[in-house]
Amino acid sequence: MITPELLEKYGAVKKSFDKNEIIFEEGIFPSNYYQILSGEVKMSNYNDDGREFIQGIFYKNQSFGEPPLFLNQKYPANAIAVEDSEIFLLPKVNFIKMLEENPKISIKIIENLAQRLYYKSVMAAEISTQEPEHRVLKLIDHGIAYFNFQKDKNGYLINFTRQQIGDLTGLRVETVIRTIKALEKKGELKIINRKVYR
Amino acid sequence: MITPELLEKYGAVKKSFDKNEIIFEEGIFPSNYYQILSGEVKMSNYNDDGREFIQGIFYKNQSFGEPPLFLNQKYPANAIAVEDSEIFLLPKVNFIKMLEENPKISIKIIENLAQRLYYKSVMAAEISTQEPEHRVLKLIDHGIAYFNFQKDKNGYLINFTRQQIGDLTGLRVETVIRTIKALEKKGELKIINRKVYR
DNA sequence: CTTGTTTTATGATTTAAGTCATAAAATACA
DNA sequence: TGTATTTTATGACTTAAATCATAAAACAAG
Repeated sequence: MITPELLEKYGAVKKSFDKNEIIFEEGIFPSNYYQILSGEVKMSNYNDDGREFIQGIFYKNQSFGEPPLFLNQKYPANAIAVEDSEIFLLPKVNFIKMLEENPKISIKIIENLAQRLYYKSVMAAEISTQEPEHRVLKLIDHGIAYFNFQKDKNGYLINFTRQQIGDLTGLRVETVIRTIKALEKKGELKIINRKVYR
Repeated sequence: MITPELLEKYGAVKKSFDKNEIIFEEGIFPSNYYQILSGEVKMSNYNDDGREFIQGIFYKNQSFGEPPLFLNQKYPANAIAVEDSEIFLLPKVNFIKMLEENPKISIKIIENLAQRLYYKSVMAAEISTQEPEHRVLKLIDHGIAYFNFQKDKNGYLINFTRQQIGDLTGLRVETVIRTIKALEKKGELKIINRKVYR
């Protein structure tokens, strides 16, 4: 997260996106650095028959879409507002200038990329070798540490829909629903009027 | 890739690893920066029943295992020498000092992490939504761009075993063998005495 | 408040990839 | 050079998750 003051000093502008509005699309070349001021954004892919895979979900103060910006490559996925969102856009040249003039920002960027790489490593191994219950629990436990799940008397509220869990783990909704029920039966999590707690 | 001179200036030491020797293990805390001088290294996970998932394969001049080093987190996977290898080890404190004193290195690190994140994004979407033929072709095409595949009169030689392709794509050997045959039949690749070309 | 949409839910059925068994060819190695 | 191990290969069979169908509950929007 880069402070709004610094972003604005280098010419970042605020832009509003409606719920479900596309922020950028797979296949286009990046021209901005994006950082969320408010709202929620997902990055995802759609395969040929419309099946979605969610690469990640991002919240307030988080940035997204940097890798292709640094590599001059096309975006490998779409960015879509999950809620009405306000986002800082900083043009690439200004962003690079900011990095050059503020070496400490580089360290922040590195830590951020490292964190995302870590998540992807863990989930990649899960998705390709583990069974549904393991995958879902791993996602949830990661979410408790890194997404903004709130804790109350029932435990952490997992505020993902079953569909989202499926799209993040490579499972179908029905499988997620059945898996969550099985995990409840085993005492790994609680379902209180359809909401999932851990 | 950081030049050997700079690495040595900050106290990096060369270490030899035999084929199949473990360089570091999942679950331990990082204490070094690793960069390959010669040889080949894989990072991989093993699930409960011994099934392997290869996170990535690294060659001469490439570094690996940085994310947990920056995050002070445990390694999420094992690093193993695929061939006899010589590797530079630079202790963490020296590495951090080197970064602070050489801001341009940060940019290189960022680009490297960005590249790996890009690969993981692409493969994650493949593994969770695409069928075997699509997955295998994507891996191969990525490999042509980023692994050291050599081109000859038959095309690019894909110097991965069927098992490795399986462990990189989350498929079983038999499935990979059948998939490669199907792809050959469709003219997507060639098999010349058991070697795969594209 | 009513209506339309999304989310959760469950049962029956299908299927693609995994598993198991077995073996030949190639390669490593001692 | 001979033996052991790894890699590629194929057929038969099993199975876990996907698919399909259908619906109730919850939520959102006008």
